Amino acid sequence: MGVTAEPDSALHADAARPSRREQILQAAARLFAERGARSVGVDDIGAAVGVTGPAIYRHFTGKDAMLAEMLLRISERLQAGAERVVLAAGDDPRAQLDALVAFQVDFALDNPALITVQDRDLGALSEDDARQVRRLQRRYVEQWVAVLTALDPDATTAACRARAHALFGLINSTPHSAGRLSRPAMRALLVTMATSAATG
Amino acid sequence: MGVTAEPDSALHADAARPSRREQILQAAARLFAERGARSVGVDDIGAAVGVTGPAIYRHFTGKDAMLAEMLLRISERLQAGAERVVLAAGDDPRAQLDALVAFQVDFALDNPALITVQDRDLGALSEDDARQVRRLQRRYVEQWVAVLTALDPDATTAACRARAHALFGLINSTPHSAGRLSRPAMRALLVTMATSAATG
DNA sequence: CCCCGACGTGAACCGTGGTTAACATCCCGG
DNA sequence: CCGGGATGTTAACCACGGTTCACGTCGGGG
Repeated sequence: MGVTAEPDSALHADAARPSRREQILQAAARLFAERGARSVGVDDIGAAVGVTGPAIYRHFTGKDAMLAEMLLRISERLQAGAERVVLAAGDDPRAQLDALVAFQVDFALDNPALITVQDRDLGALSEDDARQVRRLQRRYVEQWVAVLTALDPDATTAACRARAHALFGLINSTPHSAGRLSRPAMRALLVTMATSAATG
Repeated sequence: MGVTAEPDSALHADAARPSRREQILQAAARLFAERGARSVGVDDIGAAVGVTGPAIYRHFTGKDAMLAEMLLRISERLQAGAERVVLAAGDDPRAQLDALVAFQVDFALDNPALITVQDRDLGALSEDDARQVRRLQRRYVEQWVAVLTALDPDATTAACRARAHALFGLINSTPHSAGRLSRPAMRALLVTMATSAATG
């Protein structure tokens, strides 16, 4: 399936007044996060934006196409963002780590729904789409691994990869402890814990 | 709809030769973890233990009853285990934390499938069963919160709860970084990182 | 020996939900 | 004013999968 090209509408994606297409994607993300993609009906998604179920098919080829586009966008944003902040951090591995941590924490706090969907519903994708998402995710992980390796040259690549996943788990715990803490407090807490965990 | 009483079969649960009922639960746990509860059919579960789909109904009242029993058992094991290890650790909060960390790490390494199912498929339970599971989970979390509060009396309860969830996320990342590291190495890595994250 | 309960099987039933079809509405460019 | 594309709606279609049914087998106790 893959994401349909759609050259023009994809560009002004998050404009001031989001297009109906974007409204749908956003509503779907929220619903998918709450109940799981397979438990959400197209009628539910439609109702969330004020239309009936079949209206969705004016904007997407099908339900799985929505999920695919959603996951591909997330993976792409994460991958590109990580590349950007690492470059901006200069040559110091410690500064690079701080940049990655801050980036991931902000992303998780800004998009708890996307975080939840990404690691729960990847299995609902077609093998083709899943492969593409995994490729992007792998590139994202490898950026963390590179930084962690620079910080601790004695550690094996496998160990650094496991550390990276552990840090993701820590930071992505946000959706589970929802709302109890103010955002700045939560941000500070996660940054501190992740940094401590990473630097031992 | 709650776990059926079943006084005799429940007792010799994990005997040397697991009963057909236990085989089914174990196979279901593995499949649920791989694909998500809603994506695995009763036929799949049956096939995994060498019978046809409807045979399941000789042992369970339905598919959701399996999931409910699975999640209730996990929550119960975690809650009871935490209570046990904290008591065994004596009065020192630091020793209590170490005990909780070791306990959770061992559980996650021993039962990656259960860990995955627990935090992904809770939403698939009936409201009644979900409430019961959440009650047990809350009691488990509160044990961590108590220890974390003892370690850092200035922190608010909300902050300690967020810290506990972050630590769960870190430790439960095991299923994501599957198998690349030997078990002892993975155990040491997770214990070190969790302890660092918890004690800043 | 025979009956009964435990355990399975294949076939059928049926609700749910994704998808398509056929038909309105609205708005804009010619 | 008219035609057509974008966007929706309702009703129908249809596959999938959980569940039930009617029937077999088998082993152990009266």
